[in-house]
Amino acid sequence: MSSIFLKKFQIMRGAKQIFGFTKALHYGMRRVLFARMNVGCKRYDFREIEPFWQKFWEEHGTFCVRDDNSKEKYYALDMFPYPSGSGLHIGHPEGYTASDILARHRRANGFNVLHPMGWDAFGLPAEQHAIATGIAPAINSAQNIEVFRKQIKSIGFAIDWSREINTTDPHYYKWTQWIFLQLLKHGLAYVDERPVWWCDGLKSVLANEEVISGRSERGNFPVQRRNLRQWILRITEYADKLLDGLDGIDWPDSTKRQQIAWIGKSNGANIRFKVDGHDDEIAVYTTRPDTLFGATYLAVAPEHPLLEKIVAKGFAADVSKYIEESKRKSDMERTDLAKVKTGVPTGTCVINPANGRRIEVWVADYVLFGYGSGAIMAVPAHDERDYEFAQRHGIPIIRVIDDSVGNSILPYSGEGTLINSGEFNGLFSADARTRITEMLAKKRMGEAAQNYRLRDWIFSRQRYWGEPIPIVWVSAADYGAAIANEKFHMGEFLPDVPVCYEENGVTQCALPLRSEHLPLVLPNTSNYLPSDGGESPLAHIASWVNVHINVETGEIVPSENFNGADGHWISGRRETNTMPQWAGSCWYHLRYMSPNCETQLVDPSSAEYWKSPDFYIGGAEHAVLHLLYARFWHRFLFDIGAIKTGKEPFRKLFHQGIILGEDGTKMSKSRGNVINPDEIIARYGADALRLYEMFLGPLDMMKPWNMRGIEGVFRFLKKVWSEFIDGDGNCRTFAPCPSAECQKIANETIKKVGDDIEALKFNTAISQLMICVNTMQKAGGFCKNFAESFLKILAPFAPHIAEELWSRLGNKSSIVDAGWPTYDASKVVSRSRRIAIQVNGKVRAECSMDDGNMSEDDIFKLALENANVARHIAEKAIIKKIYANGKVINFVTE
RNA sequence: GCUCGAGUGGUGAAAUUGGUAAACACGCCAGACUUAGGAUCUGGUGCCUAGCGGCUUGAGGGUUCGAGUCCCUCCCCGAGCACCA
Repeated sequence: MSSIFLKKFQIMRGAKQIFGFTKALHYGMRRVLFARMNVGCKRYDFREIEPFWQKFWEEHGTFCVRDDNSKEKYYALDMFPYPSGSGLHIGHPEGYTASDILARHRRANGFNVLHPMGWDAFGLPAEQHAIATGIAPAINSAQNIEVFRKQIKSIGFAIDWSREINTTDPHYYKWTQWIFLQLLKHGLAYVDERPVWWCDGLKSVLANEEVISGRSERGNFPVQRRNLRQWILRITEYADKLLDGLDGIDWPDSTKRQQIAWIGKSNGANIRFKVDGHDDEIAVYTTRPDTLFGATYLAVAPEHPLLEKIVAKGFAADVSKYIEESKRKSDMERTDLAKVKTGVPTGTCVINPANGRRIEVWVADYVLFGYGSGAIMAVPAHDERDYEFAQRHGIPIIRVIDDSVGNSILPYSGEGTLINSGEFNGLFSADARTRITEMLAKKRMGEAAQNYRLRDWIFSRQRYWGEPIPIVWVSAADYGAAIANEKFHMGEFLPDVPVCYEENGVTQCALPLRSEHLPLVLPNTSNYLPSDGGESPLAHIASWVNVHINVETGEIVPSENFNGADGHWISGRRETNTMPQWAGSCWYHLRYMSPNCETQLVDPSSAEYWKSPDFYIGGAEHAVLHLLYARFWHRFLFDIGAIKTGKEPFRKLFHQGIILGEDGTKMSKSRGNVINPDEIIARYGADALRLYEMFLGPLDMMKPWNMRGIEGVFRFLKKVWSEFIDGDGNCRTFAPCPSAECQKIANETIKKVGDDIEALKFNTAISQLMICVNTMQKAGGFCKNFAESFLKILAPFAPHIAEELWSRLGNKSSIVDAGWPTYDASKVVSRSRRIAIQVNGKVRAECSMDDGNMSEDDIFKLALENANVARHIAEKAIIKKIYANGKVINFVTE
């Protein structure tokens, strides 16, 4: 290090100390004497600028928003994060920045903007962490939230932090529990002991949706079937409403398609086949009643309840062996498409109601018990699976549909003209479906029917870290006596039909808590492991589980403290299952509107004002589950009148694309390609991070991170800085008189940036900002009028630098309240236009035409004067001349 | 297997939806300034060709005066569904 350098370095350090001192002085005296208006740094020192303005916004409540009927509202919602222990991921700010740009743009355009943030903090990882470390999930979760909040705040979003919500806060989950009780009251919640996915690795039950090809979605552990009592929500009741609601909403097509596929509505018929020699009938569901005459066997799932009863004597052994084998198979084995289709005959026949023909009943595990009636009519000629099975087992194949081109290859699963179908011969498939269904209805052997792939939602989890389900189980005898009591006080959420289950020969009935019992707070424990029976860790807490209830007063006391004995008191056990993580995220969009309302889940006047989010952004991984469940609850709340403003919660939805690592693969710790937002902010600042994430490419595309790319936007910010601030740290003075060229680029930029923001094309908006600065720089700097306008349109993208420069220009209030500049459309059009001249479709020259005053002939004449054009036309005759308005002319020769 | 979405320079990507392909940025090359800088500024940069010129949007066809954009057939990548009768 040279001595001169050393000296400078020392001086700089000294200056910094003095500055630090004066800074402290400023802070100390702010309230009394004056507020420091801006950072005032010489160079683009984002490390000073960004915290300063973040503090400014916080202290001035810049983004706190109130219901204000004098202004139009705009509600921008992010999918709230699960605050994981690894901190904010670089993907989080992508969506948040997008919604923030929209929020700030709308605000500048006079909207009253709500842009909130919160935490989806219940969930498995905190519980796993607790099992591993013994640290309570509540503590761990609070710490993670602390980190997330700090990280998100460091990016400078226009978030109203006074509305922050947390799904694990009893004030919040009080209403999650309340919604559950409403579902119960309206007959949409029930319990059932049924096979569910049990994951030994997670020690928990998983929903169908959380199991991916035989393994848990989270953790990738193997799963198996197990019978457990579960709470189940009747989402199937809403299948049609959920389907219909997709019509009017602005969502990505792929997401709508996924939901439609998930609901999986099909039209067809239920057909009953009489069992030969029995009184029983086997019902099947088919979408192709037109192929009924081609049914050559009937196949039932191994779980089918009639199987045991109808199997013929000599076949019973093979059938029960087959049933045992399929029980042992994992679902993965059973649903493996590559495997051969197995099955055994039952020796029993059924009668085809169409033609009276006897066809054999088989048991085959390619028939799923969970769909339709667990039995199918098999038409090998017109179904690939049945064809494969029939070929393998030597079952006859009868063709009943001719396709239009006379193709004879089977199986043919398309439509066509009926043959071998008696009176229905000659009909086309669609007609035949109607007619055959009518015929069956007349014979009372079937009727038209719809089916759905959607199953009811298994809503309980055998976990600690979730919302407690506010139910007490009491014996049927106590329940019956209690509701017969004239003074019965527990009826607030009582369903018309009691929810019951059998346990050790005793019927238990669900007694819902009352509103005043909510929130039912999650009790503390130190044992987070489930019981051996697969019950939740809550089952260990006897003092919490066992209660006595006074059915006349609603008073509930722990049984260990109960010493009375009069007849109004009954004993019960609290439900120990908790709700799944989806519960809290089903309605949070409503809570932000009035986060502190104690008396209702959302204050009606706030709900009336904010209605529903105008923009909702989050990952495509939630295309089905969260977005379907949230729609279900929202619809339900609408139906019971709890909310009055719209059936659909999210009218405009967008999915941001995943940001990949620099190597083009998904970021992961194991690959070592994780980018930490904190490090980016430390090195380039939050504005550069925001700008870069938006500049990377189209918002909805998957795109790789590139460390060098961020240098580019950082350079841009420095360039902007030096256009406003000279080498001494003083604000430049701007020339008042702009050239036509400057006016053009200024107006173009205002127009394009505004348009691109609304179209979510942030990458091209930023590119326009860059073009604009480059042009201004070459023209000798910003002109006076446009300098301020430029900062206003930069502000949504890079709010900190925009505030600092805005203040340095002498403005006294935040740029957030400075509005959005207007543009002069007439200035955007340039006086002379350049037109491409093509010969036979290839560009050969370019000419410029002044104004719009030239006639077509003049333009052609001008074009032909061009030497290169003339050369390419040569002696050939021009057979056609094309003039595309103001863009291109084309001479066609031959 | 089915259903979508995509494929454009060395790289991330633009392209007013049928009208001058490659804007903007990265990288690279050359230069200026610089006794220092996590610098900055200027010019160049699709490919082939010494040049004239020719060729270029995964491949091949087609429609059109004109195709990255529309149609057909493939190839490859990504996502979702996956025996749903």
